[in-house]
Amino acid sequence: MTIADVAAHAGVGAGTVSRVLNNSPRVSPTTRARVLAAIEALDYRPNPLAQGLSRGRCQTLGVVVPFFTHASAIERLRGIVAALDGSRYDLVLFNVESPVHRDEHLATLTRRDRADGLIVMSLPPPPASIERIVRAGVPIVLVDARAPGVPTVVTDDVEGGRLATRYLVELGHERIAFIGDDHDNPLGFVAGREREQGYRETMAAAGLAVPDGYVGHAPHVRGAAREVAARILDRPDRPTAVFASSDSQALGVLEAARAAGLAVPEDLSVVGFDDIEVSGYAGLTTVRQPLYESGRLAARLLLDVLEGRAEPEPREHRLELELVERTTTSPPGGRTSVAGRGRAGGHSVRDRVSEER
Amino acid sequence: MTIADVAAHAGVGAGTVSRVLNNSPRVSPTTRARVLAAIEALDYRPNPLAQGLSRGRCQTLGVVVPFFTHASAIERLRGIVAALDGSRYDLVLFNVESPVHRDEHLATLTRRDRADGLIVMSLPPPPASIERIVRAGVPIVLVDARAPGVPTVVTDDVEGGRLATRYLVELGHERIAFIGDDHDNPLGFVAGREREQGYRETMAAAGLAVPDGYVGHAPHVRGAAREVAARILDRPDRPTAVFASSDSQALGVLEAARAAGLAVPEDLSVVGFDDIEVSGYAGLTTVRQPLYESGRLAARLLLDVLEGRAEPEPREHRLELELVERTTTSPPGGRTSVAGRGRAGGHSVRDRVSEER
DNA sequence: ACTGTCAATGGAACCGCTTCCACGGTCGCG
DNA sequence: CGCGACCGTGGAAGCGGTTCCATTGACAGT
Repeated sequence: MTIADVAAHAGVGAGTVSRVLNNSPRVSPTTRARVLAAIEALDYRPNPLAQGLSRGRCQTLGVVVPFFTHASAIERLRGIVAALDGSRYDLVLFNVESPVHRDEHLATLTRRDRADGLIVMSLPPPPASIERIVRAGVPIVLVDARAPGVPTVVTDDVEGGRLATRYLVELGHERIAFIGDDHDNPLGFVAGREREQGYRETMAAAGLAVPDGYVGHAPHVRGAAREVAARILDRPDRPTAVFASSDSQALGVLEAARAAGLAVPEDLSVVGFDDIEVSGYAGLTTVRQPLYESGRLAARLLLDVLEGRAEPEPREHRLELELVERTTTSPPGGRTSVAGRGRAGGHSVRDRVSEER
Repeated sequence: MTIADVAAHAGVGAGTVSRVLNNSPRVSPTTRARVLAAIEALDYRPNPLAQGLSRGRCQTLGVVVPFFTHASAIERLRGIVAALDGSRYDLVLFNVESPVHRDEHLATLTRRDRADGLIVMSLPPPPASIERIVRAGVPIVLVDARAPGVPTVVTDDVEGGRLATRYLVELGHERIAFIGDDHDNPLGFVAGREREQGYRETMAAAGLAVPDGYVGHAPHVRGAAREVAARILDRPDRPTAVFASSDSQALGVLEAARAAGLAVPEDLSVVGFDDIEVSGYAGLTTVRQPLYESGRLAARLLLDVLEGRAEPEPREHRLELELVERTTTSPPGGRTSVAGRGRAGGHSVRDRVSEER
């Protein structure tokens, strides 16, 4: 079933069939009808490979995502899928687990023949890669990562760290610990570090001490965070609150608290970051970042460029953070009065049940 | 950067470069070295579109997944990604939200030029589609769906329904309700119906009545299940246990119970199905199906065929179900003795914390 | 020394589509 | 009525690979 078959069946040339397929105006209505009939009769579909080769693009969007296993990545991907739905672009997934992996994928994606556009998540690509991709004319959008000269969709992670910490401070906590990502993670994620910076700034501004050992680092998984948290909770000057730089880690803290026989929030308040799906069930107070929305926006930006509705603009699109207050936080010692709650509520939002997924 | 450039640079013909690229033995070591040097020097990478067109395949695996938004689909996708990692196949995602959607995608996937192999999830494809795909020589594996003549990866959903119901019966429950999917869902999922069948069989075998209205149907989302559950819990002959045909729905039941002021498990036991990630946090007793593993197995089967390690065999690969006992179940009226627990434990597994994701 | 064989290689044909170019036929206009 | 413009169309070239086929040269056998 090739274009030649259709042409023969319709008694026209191959070029004409192609013009019909591509909605060229340079075809008479009569001919167009004949060709369409032939297409219908033969159940013909153009070969996307041949189209791609000939046109120099492939109707495909590449999504480079580190740790496809992370809940936040999934949430973003959902947004991307939603945005792509109805467009004529396919979605190709590139999972990245190591720097080698990353460089390999980015290298193959340097040209228009693998993907017409790129969304890179959480991963600051090496400047050299960026430069090659941009020079090759492949539009790219970074999500949750920054690089000069390319459009990005980000949140202000430092501010997020401040938001969470300030909330705990206003609740009356003074001994506030932090658990975050390792600083020297091989793929160069910076969100954890920035959230930590916000924490440190706020603590300093409030005149609160951050003793040695109040800041723990662990890989971005629950189990590791639990162990680090267990150590912190075992200190003589046990904190009354912990801010974890991701919800996964916060859940690890909750487990550690349970294991240590601590009541949450009476003995220990816990704040997370991200607001992944689980957090609602766990009743976790957290800094919500619009994960789904970030994916959707990135995909839209890319589609706008690909479909000629916009120029690529190296803008930073900043999405807002929002503190969601649930049941893992209270003033130290537990909720004492309704008034206490109102006070801290100034910057926050009560949980609205997220519905229908 | 084309093969001709490399050929010129190495002082050989294009055919020779191609042979080097494809590890043909028909190249002298000297020439091979020169070509490799040229490839290195020019940082040449073959155009996958051209390769695909020429070879008639495209190094791509298509995954057709209904409701990418469902937790169970994600879990399976994780398994697929893991299995594909290291292979030279890219993963293209086709999200399906409606029958039209489905037929459209399946139609374009009928040929080797879009995907070399297909994994279809939870979706019984129309027999005509299957036939066309098979005839076109595109290997296909169904996950969580059956069709004659193609390999499938499934679980025994009827047995799963029995497992959950029997567990409740053995705990001493007599008024057991069921909440499942709508029977006439447009995409033709059957798992919900089969689980219901297992439920009904077991109830009948135990001589227990299933009053009208004890069986509720709702779309596969939490909110809908909550409402249906609320109605059931409002009955004068309120059940002491509910078996929900998915964890998402079970979580809806838990919400309804909370809203009705019922204590779980004292006033109401709840069992789900799937064991998605959230369930561990929610403490939900559930029938675990190996979601991740099912994706991985499907991808492996496909790769084995594509890489010539196996013949396509229309076998049904059945994965085992397992009851995971957590904290949403107890004998009616609440846990009364340790002995009571041991009795029901025969078919089940205590929760092992699922770690490190 | 001559010939048959075979390994190494260059080059053409082909994969199926898009697009450019050229050509015939209308049509409008002077 | 004649000429140029332009529309509709067929066909060829090209996209960048793979693969087949033919050619060349080395080598072995007689």
